Amino acid sequence: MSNTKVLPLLEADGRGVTPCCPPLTERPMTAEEAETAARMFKALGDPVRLRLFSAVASHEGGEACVCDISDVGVSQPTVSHHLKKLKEAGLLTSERRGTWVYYRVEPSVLAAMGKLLALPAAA
Amino acid sequence: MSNTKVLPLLEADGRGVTPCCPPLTERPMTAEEAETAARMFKALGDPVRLRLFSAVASHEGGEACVCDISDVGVSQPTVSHHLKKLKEAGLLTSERRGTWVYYRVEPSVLAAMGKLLALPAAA
DNA sequence: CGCCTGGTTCGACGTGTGTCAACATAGACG
DNA sequence: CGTCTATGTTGACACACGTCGAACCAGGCG
Repeated sequence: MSNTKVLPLLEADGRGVTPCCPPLTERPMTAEEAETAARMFKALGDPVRLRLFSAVASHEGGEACVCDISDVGVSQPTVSHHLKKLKEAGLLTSERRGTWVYYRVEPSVLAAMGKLLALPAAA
Repeated sequence: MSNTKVLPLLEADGRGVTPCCPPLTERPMTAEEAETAARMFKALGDPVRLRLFSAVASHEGGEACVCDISDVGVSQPTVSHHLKKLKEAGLLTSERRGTWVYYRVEPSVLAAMGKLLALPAAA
């Protein structure tokens, strides 16, 4: 099944990240840019998703089994639901290895979001 | 009235920003940290709010009159509603000067969110 | 093959959220 | 003081979203 369709939030080609939009402070975002960027923010706008994302991102090797991170206070189907949302937002990728499913962060997305919030002076 | 209660997202004391939480990649966030940080992300998780925020942030002097930024495709009450949300999230502050109301970004919040997304290697 | 464990999908339900029209408030200006 | 412009507030409504239990797929193992 591949990856449920990952949004074209940004072009991640290894190291050189091409962000979807300029920094928020550079100029007013267009409607299209805002639509794109808001998807990422919205994906992280839920406490459970944020914990799941952080758990994956901070896990050794940048990846984690669902069984390792599903202790966030909600039922297991809900965990799966949120992981799917994060995957659809392009923040995570999943891979099945035998019995377990591993989730991995997309580092380029983190970098792009960081640039979005970069201060002009602190750049 | 004053500022509708600004959330204690972080302690902004001029230059030294004390972020609410460690970088997402450092360790799994606690439920409390996630709750706090998710509020900020959620506030930016709407395209209209993101455009409004970007319009204010990119405006000269870091502040903008409502009349300057209310051209985002929704009705005026909706604009006011979103600006209120951004204010409640601690991302904007408002000030009435005569006839017009000016909104201003809270730069420390931007910095804190940037740190939240900072990559450990790219730090 | 049958079953058990790990994970996802489905269906349903309650709450939250974005939106607008209508009304209310704050200054400016005559 | 009355009125006009600029914003904010209220009430209502439709839709999206988070959550769960139950049913369903995928591998491993006896």
